[in-house]
Amino acid sequence: MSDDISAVFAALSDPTRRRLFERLLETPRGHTATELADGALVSRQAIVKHLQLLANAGLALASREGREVRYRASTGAAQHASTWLSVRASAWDRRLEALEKGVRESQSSTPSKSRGR
Amino acid sequence: MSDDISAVFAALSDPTRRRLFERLLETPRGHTATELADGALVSRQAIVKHLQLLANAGLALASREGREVRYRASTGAAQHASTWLSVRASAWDRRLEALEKGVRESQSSTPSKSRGR
DNA sequence: CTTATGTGCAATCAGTTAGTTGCATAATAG
DNA sequence: CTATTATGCAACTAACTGATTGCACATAAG
Repeated sequence: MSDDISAVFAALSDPTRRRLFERLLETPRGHTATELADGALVSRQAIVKHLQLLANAGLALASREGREVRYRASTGAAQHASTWLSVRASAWDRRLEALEKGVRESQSSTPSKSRGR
Repeated sequence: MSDDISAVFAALSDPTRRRLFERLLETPRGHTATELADGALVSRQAIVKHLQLLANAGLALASREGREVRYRASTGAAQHASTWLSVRASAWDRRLEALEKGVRESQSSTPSKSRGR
């Protein structure tokens, strides 16, 4: 799918899902939905849906072991999203710096009309 | 607001909103909703809502200038989200490395009982 | 003043989403 | 084989979301 960054952000926009993702990050071995549902506030079925959504977004991997299904974290998608964000944030910051520099220059050479509002 | 990272991820999970955010990043001067709505596929009102949502998530800032309202990008929230992601991704990667190291050690020094149960 | 333009507010609507419950199926333990 | 336990599937509901439209209000331009 071309636009899977949407899925990553959508997956992480839900606190329950973020919490699940963080729990998966704790153990390389992973967890089953039943395990995760144990002390949780929502039903196992809800957890399963969340895990599937995480897997779909590339934030988790499911693998069957006997009659269990273990979900493990997967960080490629997270790295990707992180980069997406930081690239843009830096671009903006560079742009602001360039602007400030320009303002400073025009202040020393062309002190005519300012009005940067 | 304690949990505004939800808002950031939610804001960026929509392609239209991501597009708007990127347009804001292009110009320090910012844009008005009417401007942004010009060549867009959706109505001005839809754009306004998106911009307000971005502003609410801390990804944009609105400021009134006469009868116009200009929206500019703001990257603090994006940086924050980016860090949230990369911190967790690295934690996971460190954990995997430690695991691999452990496996290697137990293979060479203690080939008896492994079983991390 | 009168007109044009940019914004704000509210109602409405279809589609999505988080969550539930009930039941069926598939491995495993006794 | 039988009982248990872990999943899977489906229907259903309430709330949220992205988008629309119509109209009111405010400010700038003629």
